[in-house]
Amino acid sequence: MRAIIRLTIQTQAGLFFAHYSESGLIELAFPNQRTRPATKGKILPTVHTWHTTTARAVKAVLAGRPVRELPPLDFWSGTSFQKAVWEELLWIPAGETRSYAEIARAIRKPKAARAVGGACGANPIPLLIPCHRVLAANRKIGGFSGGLKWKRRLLKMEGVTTQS
DNA sequence: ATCGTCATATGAA
DNA sequence: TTCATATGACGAT
Repeated sequence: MRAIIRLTIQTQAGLFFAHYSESGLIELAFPNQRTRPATKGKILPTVHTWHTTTARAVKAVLAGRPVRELPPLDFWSGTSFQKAVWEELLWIPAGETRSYAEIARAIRKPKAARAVGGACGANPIPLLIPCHRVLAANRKIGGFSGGLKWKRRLLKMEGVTTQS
């Protein structure tokens, strides 16, 4: 059984929860998702350092600004395919988008566009793994696990326009 | 422009 | 093995 540390990030958009294992950030939860209380008591110095970085990164994305630095990400829950997708998403800069098929091509599985959508849906760290920057090929919005309002909001913040 | 249909990869039950 | 998908391409209308 892994020990999970849960810490909060207060933003204008609400209270986010960040979950850490002993090797890095494993999950970032949007506000209003039903969630258990934050871990109380003493936090390891390394985790505290990671969390400072996470909080800064989350606030940068919410402000539509580029992220300078990410905490270590722990992809333990992902399959190798999902990890490949998530790592590819990290390369999409703010203000740019890719299609599901483009991501599929980038990881050398050109026919797996639909599966890329599945991997995005399983993304445990939205915002920092920018699955909101993945649109359908026709430039329509696609889906978003945290709710489409969030995807639209984030894209608008980054100056991206989509089809209605 | 919109809609139906099919091909296809991946993952969970 | 069966089922569901945050897709995409194509053709009919």
